[in-house]
Amino acid sequence: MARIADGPASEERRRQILAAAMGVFACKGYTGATNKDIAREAGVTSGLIYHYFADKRALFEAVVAEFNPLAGSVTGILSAGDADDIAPAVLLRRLVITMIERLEGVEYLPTFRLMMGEALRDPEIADVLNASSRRVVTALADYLGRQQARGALRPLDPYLVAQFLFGSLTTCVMRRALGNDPTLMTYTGERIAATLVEMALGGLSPAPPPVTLE
Amino acid sequence: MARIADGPASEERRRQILAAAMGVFACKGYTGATNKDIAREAGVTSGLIYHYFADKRALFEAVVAEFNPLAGSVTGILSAGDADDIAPAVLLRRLVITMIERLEGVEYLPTFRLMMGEALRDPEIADVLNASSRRVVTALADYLGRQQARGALRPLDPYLVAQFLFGSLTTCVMRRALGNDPTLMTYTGERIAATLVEMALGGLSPAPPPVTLE
Amino acid sequence: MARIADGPASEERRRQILAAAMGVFACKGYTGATNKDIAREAGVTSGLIYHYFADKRALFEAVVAEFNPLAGSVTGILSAGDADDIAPAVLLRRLVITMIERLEGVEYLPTFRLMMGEALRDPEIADVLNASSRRVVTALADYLGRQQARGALRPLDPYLVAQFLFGSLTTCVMRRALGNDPTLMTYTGERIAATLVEMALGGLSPAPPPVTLE
Amino acid sequence: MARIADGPASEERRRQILAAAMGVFACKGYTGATNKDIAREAGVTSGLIYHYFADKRALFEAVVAEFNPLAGSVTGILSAGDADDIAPAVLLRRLVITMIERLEGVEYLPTFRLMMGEALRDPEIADVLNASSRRVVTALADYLGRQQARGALRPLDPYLVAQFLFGSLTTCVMRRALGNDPTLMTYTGERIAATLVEMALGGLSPAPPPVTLE
DNA sequence: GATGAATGAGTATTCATTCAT
DNA sequence: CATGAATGAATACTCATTCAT
Repeated sequence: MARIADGPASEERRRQILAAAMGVFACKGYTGATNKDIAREAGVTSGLIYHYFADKRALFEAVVAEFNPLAGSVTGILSAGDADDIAPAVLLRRLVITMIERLEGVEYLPTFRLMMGEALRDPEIADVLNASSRRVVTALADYLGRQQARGALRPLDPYLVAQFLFGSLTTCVMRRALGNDPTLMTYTGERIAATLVEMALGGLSPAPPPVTLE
Repeated sequence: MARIADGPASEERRRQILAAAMGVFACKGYTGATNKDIAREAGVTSGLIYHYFADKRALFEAVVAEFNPLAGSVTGILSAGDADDIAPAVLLRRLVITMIERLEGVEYLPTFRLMMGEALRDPEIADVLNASSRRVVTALADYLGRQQARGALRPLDPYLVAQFLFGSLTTCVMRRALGNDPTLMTYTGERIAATLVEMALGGLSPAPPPVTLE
Repeated sequence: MARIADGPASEERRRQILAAAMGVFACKGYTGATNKDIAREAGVTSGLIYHYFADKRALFEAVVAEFNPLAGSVTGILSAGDADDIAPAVLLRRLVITMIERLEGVEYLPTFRLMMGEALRDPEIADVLNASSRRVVTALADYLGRQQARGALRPLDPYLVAQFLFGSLTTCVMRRALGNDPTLMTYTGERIAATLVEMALGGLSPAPPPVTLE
Repeated sequence: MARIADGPASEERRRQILAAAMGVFACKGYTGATNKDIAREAGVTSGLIYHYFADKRALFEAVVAEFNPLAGSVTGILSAGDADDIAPAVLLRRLVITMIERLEGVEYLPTFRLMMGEALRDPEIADVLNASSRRVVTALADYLGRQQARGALRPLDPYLVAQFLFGSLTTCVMRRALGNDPTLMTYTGERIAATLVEMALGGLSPAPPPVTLE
């Protein structure tokens, strides 16, 4: 038998498989997911996968490429027309809250986790994920640089600072996601954002004593 | 035939296998490593592994339990008798540099990577790794709390701040380890440490203008 | 969509596929050649093959039936009007050289090899190839028989002798084609022909001593 | 479960698999034979094959290496102490009959056929088979050379002549094996041998007319 | 304790063939 | 005629695990 009857157009079929693959990979991991699982989930036969993707790896890479939770929102905030005119304290807070929401969103977290895991063992996946991180870090660094130029921030290396902010967040989210740090689970996203921004902007050092005029 | 001659004592044999396993797991990952690989590396036969470990997973968990790169050094610095009397700027810098050195050391990086990867898919591994992270974060938080108490630091939530510092570093190290961010590769460990400490202590906001007495 | 424009007539299309199949089969062998390969080579889709041939095997058999490198030339030489009047030494040499040239021609060798290989495992293919060999052997045997009748050759069983000549050559060519006998590679086709004809006609035994009249 | 109970020694097990493989390969060809077939025939599980052989190819090559029907007998006849003192007519006939018997022996023919088939598509197999042929051709050529030296044969290129004799026979046998040439099937091995030797020694040309003294 | 032969379930991948369009 | 999406059966190979010796 050829096709069931009234199959969807080719491109749609591809996306069907892709979506199923994303789900199964996220649940079972790359190695754990079998082609049969994915085919069943997509409602096709396992052979058909090879009509659209060269092999399991290629399918996975297509899933990775498809996935970019931060791209739109984060860079969107930073490249909005008026971004530079908003006070860093306000904009950074908005940014951090957005990132936490995205990363901890139920639709992204499992996939994010999956990809981190694969990136750690496959350089090609690492490249894709890294490129994604890099876009975010770079966009943030550019913003920081512009604010430094106008004197709104101290001139610390913007790329490193952006990397620190990004890292603070993602590690925090990952450790929450792994769900094993009871202390970390007690905080709300808002609270995390507030503290991070305050630390980042004001530093940990005590404010200089108020100047008292004699 | 049984053993070749007079093998080492039981406990020593166990450690032999453990050491071989750590190496092979680090190189090939958990799934990629076969029991035969490990046995060959350890100079024993694959059957013997089951004499000392229930199964492959148990062997891996024993490897994970064995491993703790930060524990000694980091908590050592923080719990040294005079730690609280050293200026935070000095002590934090020392701490950060130590962490970078440990994490990026050739003997830890592959294993660290391996465990991160496994933790992302196996909660039990995540627990072990998390406990390890937690010890570091908590030790740091305690230190920060004590410094705040004596007025040497601003009273921001010490646990979150500790988590941010830890996350800034580990993410930074991981992205360097994956070796795909050219920008990040241009920095030395010293430079990263200096910037992180300066940001953390002084914040990004410009210093208030020096008070000029009329 | 159906065809791109106005394809060639049906018969021509069939030959297109046949020609492509011959090339692909020769390169990759019967099992190694996929229908997709053949379709691509022919510039059609794999489905269309089944419009012209029942299945892969039928396609292959059509290729085999098409192929007959010796038929024309060899039987041509033997059945030429004046063949019987030419001295066997001359005619045989001409024949042998022609056969070597044909068999070793770049356009036949790979296909010849392919068919030999298939014939060895499929009796149906063997039949086709055998019929082809048989035509050559029989034509040669007939010629030998006629020469014997007129006293130009000794009365050895013509069919067996024809078979020996044919076998000497084909094995020799095959072993050269497989390219692994360095000694055999040093001979030219001419040399091989000369030696074969000389052996066949004069035999290996030393000539009887010249008759000396006292 | 481990082994059934009282398995044979390791080397014996290897030969068990080898023997089963030879049978199955001979029946079904290389591609047609599945590992499961072979395992079943050998009375082991398919996994065990990989304990003894790297893969299917390696198993096949081991079968090929094992197999050498002509080696012992043919070279034995030619290198016997008194071989050079026996009249060529006698020795060649003995040789040819032996070869036919071996090649057409029910235990060799299917395997021989199999290997010819594989050699035609795999150069590595061709090498092995060719080396085997070469040993026979060379041994024969050496013998012919020695007979020429002592004046018992005409000085035709011995290697080519040996190749012709070898080729005459193998092609003849193959065509008989393929079983499709009714004419060829009517001859006995003896008859074939007699004709080949007579042609080879005496040639096809008519004997010079008996010398009639005045 | 130690060996390594033996197991067998499990998986990615291929490809001839079909058929709705 | 022609397409190419869809099928699904078939197969080589892997490897954690067991256990008789």
